[in-house]
Amino acid sequence: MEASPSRWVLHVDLDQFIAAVEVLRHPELAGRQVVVGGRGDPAERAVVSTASYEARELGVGSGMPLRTAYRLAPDAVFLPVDKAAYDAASAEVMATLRRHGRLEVLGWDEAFLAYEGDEPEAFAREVQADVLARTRLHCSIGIGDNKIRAKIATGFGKPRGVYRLTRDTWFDVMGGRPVRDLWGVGAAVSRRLARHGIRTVAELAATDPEVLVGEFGPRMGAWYAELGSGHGSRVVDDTPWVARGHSRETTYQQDLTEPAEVEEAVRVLAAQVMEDVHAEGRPVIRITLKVRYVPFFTKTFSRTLPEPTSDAGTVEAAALVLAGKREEGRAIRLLGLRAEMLMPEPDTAERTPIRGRL
DNA sequence: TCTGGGGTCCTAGGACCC
DNA sequence: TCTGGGGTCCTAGGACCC
Repeated sequence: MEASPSRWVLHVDLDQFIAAVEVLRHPELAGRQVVVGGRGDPAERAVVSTASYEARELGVGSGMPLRTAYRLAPDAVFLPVDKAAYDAASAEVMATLRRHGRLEVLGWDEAFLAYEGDEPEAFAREVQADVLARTRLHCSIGIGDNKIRAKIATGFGKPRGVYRLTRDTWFDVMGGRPVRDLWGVGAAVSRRLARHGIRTVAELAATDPEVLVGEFGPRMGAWYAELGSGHGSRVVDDTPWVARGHSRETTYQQDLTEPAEVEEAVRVLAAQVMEDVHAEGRPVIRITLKVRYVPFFTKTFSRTLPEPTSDAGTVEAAALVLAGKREEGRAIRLLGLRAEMLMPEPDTAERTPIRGRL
């Protein structure tokens, strides 16, 4: 049952979610430099998941190698990533938000909320207060007349704020900003746009869609054209997400060089992936093996299985066949295995990709 | 001191088929 | 001058997001 468009869309985004959850568990860390990442050992191969504001002041940011973070902030407290704790906190937040209206969950720490009334700011403040009261976590809220604008508005509200962005204010607020500020435009796309002389959001909006289609193809070209004007869906879709697949990957602390250790590592990954797959109860239709050679060159090998299977042995064997395609004798720093699963219904619903839904 | 992990979707090119 | 032309499946790679 397709939900209908809502009058207002709110985008709720938790402030410093991971760091905030850690501080709740360890109150003594409040106000200190905190860096969460990997197994919490800054000497290991891993990166920063989140840094507290105090650590950010020293230049520590997410995605940065832990070793670099340690160099910048030697006095920081380094904590391991604790997925289970964040899952639990996230579930609490989402349950709270759901009490206020139809909810579309986007990730651990963000969601769209539908609102039909006349006072979106007042409503947003109520939601923030309720989230804080029930979870002790702060959030920022973007108000929009569609999902795109709500999502972008949130950034202007951080931290702990509320910000409204609509058709009437879109170009005043966003027109002069770089296209990179749009959700879904990254470094590569903004470089390609720049080659057409398109640097700002207003310039993107003014571009003939045919130019964009020529550069990016029919779907993405059309999508970027809409994005420039801030057009997007107003439908907050609360149908539960069905995972397309599951994957596990590991960066090894020591490079793998021996065939036997590579094969053993593939078996371990296969077992881990199949745990997640079995929890879903749907068979695997395709697998992809990711191989990152030293120093940092990544290749993927994939294969559609002859028939859908839930048998761990079959999947492991197929993964080992893929591993056999690797360059023998080349040191490996990462292996990953992804399993795609059969989708529940034979695809009657029209496919509405994430980007198209926004 | 290099460069995580878990996802999603899109595109391109070749194979294959009618 | 020559090339059909869709459609679908498969694989590899790219891009982006949190």
